[in-house]
Amino acid sequence: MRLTDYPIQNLKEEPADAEVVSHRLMLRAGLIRRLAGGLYTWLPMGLRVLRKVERIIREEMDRAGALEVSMPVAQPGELWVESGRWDQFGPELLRFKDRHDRDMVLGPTHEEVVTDLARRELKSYRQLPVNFYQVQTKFRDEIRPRFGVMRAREFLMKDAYSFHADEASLDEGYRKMYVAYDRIFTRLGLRFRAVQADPGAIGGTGSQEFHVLADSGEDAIAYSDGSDYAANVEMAEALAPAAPRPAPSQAATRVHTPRVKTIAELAAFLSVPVERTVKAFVVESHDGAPVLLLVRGDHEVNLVKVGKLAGLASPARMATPAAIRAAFGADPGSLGPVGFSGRVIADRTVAAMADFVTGANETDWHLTGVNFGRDCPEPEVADLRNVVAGDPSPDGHGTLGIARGIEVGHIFKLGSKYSEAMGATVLDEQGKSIVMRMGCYGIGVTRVVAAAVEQNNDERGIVWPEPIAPFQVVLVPLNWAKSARVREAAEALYRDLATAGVEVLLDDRDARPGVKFADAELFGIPHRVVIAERGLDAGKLEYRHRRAADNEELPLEGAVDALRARLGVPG
RNA sequence: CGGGGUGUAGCUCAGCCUGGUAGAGCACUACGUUCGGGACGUAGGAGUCGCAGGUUCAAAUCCUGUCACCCCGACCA
Repeated sequence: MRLTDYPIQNLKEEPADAEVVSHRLMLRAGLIRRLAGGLYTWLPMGLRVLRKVERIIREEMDRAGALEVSMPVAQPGELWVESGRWDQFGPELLRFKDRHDRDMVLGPTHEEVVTDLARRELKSYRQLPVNFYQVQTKFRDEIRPRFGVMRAREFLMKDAYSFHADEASLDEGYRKMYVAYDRIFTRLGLRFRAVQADPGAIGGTGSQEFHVLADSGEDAIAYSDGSDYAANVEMAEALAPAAPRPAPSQAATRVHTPRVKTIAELAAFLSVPVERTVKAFVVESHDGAPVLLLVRGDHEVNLVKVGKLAGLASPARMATPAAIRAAFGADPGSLGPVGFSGRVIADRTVAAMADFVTGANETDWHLTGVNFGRDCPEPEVADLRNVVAGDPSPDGHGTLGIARGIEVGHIFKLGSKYSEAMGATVLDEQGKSIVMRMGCYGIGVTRVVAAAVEQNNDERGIVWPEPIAPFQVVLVPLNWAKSARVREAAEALYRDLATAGVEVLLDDRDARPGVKFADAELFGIPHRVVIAERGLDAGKLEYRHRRAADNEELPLEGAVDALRARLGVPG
């Protein structure tokens, strides 16, 4: 492509309302434009990237034996009533009525449609297993679409659904998808990690997320340095400390702590390490009664874990300040287990603490030297907290580190949730009707593009991984307008590279060198060739990889072959 | 949904408090100079000041309503 044929302007100035680097760079480089909140147009340069991602995904899905289909975006509401999700799904599900006043939805996902397809088409165990996939537009009416195409309302998703006669076949289908995903993200040139995940509301028996590693990622991932254990922090188990609880050595003492708000302030005020403090949270049980949760001052409560505890509201609900005052007679900030008669659950770490500091259940007062079994009853013990770096790995091998990631893929064993509700059955060898097992497997295709930028950029712009760069090579002729020699050399190289099947972008604008260099770097094209009179005199071109700091000389003679040899070589 | 903020040229913003001819930089058009890291000069095109009411001789500016967008929202328990 010639840049003079490309009408899209890139932006020198930062768009005012773009928060994250990928959004800013995608706008600046002219990959996307916003239509309305969470709705984006993909411009030619951006679409080239998107199509490359799609192609790699399709190739690997096909290789794994999945069958591509295309299901409608608009779906009848009655299918959602049948699966039970008409009521379960919140306002994220965009609903509307057609001209006959029938309920319709814009599909946020396609379990209902594909299960309907399966129950009509699949009648025998001999047709199984099968995996249907599509690359298709999804609509989710997010409360707060953010970060450009990272969390848009309309987005492109690869979704796949497998159907099986039994659990063993589901396991096998799931494993195949794991392998396919591993290949996909490897081929995309991204640094990623597969992690154990919370199956959450979708239910089922197993689930793993694929995260692109980036410091700006919204999710935290715990991984072991001594094994291949990796899990979303929501899921990673915090083991009980190895050392037993020490014997009490201090008497419980009331301390006035006025204007002390944070745990850090409390520790400083009392001159104790934060590891000696215990903070208290109040959640609601099934019947709305307050339940006191205790975690160490420097730890964070994990509400996903809390929501799974027996007897507690699920998902977890924090008690209101009014309810807290009624139950404890103190404001949040001065709560503790001493004198509280309700249910108390301590984190495993807290259960092994002695002589700790905690709230006195009187506003602006704390207690020091508190011990379980002496000052208050022994609490229930559970894993309540997020793991932190340095915790032992739950599989017993190594210690955990924490990384940040962007979730770009998720694979689930669904089991029979949808097939049961919608009556998707086949006949087995005995001619008996059995409910099919299902798996589902998603990749956020548009999000992959944003995540790739988020992971690969520098102060000058995007640094595309080679497999998904919009162009492989950019030609930067200097003094294009005046120098016939430069034009001829650039045109020849452009033609020869294109003939050789290289995706090449020619900057044939009458622009100053600085402008061309800056744009080439903003666009993030991996390989750059400068054509200038200076070098032509010596029969040379200048080559530079986007990740490299310095130029290399490239003989004009045989330049096409020399360049082709470099394509695909990581920088 | 609650709280905060912003809507003025394609983009980034000033002007609003204190009402009186709608501005700057970038981008765009033409011409000239310039040409290896986001040039410069001259001339130009481009905005119903989000929208609707109201106050006023006069509204981008004050008032009311409305829409859109952005940010924050229970780790201080």
